[in-house]
Amino acid sequence: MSSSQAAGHRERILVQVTVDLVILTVRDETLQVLLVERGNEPFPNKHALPGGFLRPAEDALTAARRELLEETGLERLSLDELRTYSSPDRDPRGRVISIAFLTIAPNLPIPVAGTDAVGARWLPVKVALGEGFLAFDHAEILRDAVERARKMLEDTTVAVAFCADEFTIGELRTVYEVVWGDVVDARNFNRKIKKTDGFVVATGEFRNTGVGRPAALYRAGPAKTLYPAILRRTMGSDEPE
Amino acid sequence: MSSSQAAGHRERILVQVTVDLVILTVRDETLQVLLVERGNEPFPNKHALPGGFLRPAEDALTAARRELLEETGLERLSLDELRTYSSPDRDPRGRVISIAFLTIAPNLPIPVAGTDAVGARWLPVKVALGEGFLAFDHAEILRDAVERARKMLEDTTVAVAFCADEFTIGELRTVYEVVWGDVVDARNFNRKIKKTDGFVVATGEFRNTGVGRPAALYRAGPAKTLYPAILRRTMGSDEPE
DNA sequence: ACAAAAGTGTTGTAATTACACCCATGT
DNA sequence: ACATGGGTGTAATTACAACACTTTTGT
Repeated sequence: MSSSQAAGHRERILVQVTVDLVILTVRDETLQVLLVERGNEPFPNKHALPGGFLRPAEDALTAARRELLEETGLERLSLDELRTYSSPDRDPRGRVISIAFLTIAPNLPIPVAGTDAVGARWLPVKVALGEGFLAFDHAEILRDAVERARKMLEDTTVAVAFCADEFTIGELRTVYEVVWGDVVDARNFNRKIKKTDGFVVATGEFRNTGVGRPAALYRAGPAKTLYPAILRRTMGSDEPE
Repeated sequence: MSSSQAAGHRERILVQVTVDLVILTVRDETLQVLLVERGNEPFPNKHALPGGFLRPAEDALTAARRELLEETGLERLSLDELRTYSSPDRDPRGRVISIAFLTIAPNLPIPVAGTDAVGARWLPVKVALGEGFLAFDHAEILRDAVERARKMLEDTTVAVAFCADEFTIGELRTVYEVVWGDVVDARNFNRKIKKTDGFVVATGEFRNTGVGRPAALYRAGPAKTLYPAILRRTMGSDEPE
């Protein structure tokens, strides 16, 4: 409401509001995104980000949490607001603005039984960003989400959210490599992670990967931000691995 | 729209959409924000962020640019989307969600003649954040905006947007000190700025401040991001100077 | 023995800090 | 002369990249 009410009643418009979720994970050394296949108009047979309408009593974050639960069966996953997409013609059925959220998920077996996500599937981001693959402006949203995720790896500990409950430093490094689309020196990475207070905590266990020396297992530590940050060298790098 | 349409038509709601602008500047060594005084219900006699309703053909950024022009008479100022505030009870008149933007402005003489901003005035952020001073959830928006501005000073060159067309390194340093609420070593700051490629370009002119050695004048350079970043040491610092 | 992955040591370089010191101006 | 703000020099510290080298497993 604020000011400028003078502009006139007739200028005010009513819009519908959706939340859209970009749920990213790393599977098969690839950055993947959870997508649903559309049956109805508009954009039948195209894929779309999971999402839905805001309900009367909800704020956007609450709606996003509900959708996430419906789609993945998981609570407690991070939800970061990306931004709001409000182009007047982004939805052919009328004025609909969408508040987009980013969720980082571990490598889950999706679809999860007992959720809405029967039609949901993981697809590589590279595929999803193919020309004309996604409905609405979801390609733009996905691009923004990936960019945000890359940035977040630099100065937060979200990378652990891509991993299972227990993980090795090597798996964590793979996350960085896949999301950044760039190789990271394993030796320096190792030290860096362990030196950063509260990033990971050792379980004392080891995992035998089948080949090579067994790796120590870790859990996510209490730290949420990284200081100093882990900066990628190639700032211009595009295209995840 | 996306998926989950199954949830049912009756759950969909129509909302009004506003954009709200957090326009920050540094005046009198203080971080200040442009506010309008409300006449109408709700919240008469409280202050509010400038803003207004989204119009039919506009996306949020376009509406924000229009409002900014109306309020300050200035184009070409930066506009960063902060986030969208969507609490169901944030506006007593009904369901209104607001997309908030952050603008960094030089020390302007406001109100500008020929704009809507007759009732607009600069007020210190510290005052604006006083208990019960701002209408709606604008205190929360302002807090988020200040936090964003602080972060942006660390890894972008936006600090120059606080300065007039020509400025001294000392003035630029004052921006950092005021926004961060912390002192910055003038000697190291000097070098850092000049070493960072494209941050500032010397005009060759000097300004006689009345006391002390005249300072070289600079203009904003082409660089938008800072690498390496300028990190504040006291991460926990609150309350701008 | 060898490949493979985990992990340690070490060296050179870049960046930051803290502070001594000089410069140019007004009073 | 001296206060004031602008600016340079420099040494100690920290962080990082690169890479040689060791460890522990499976085949």
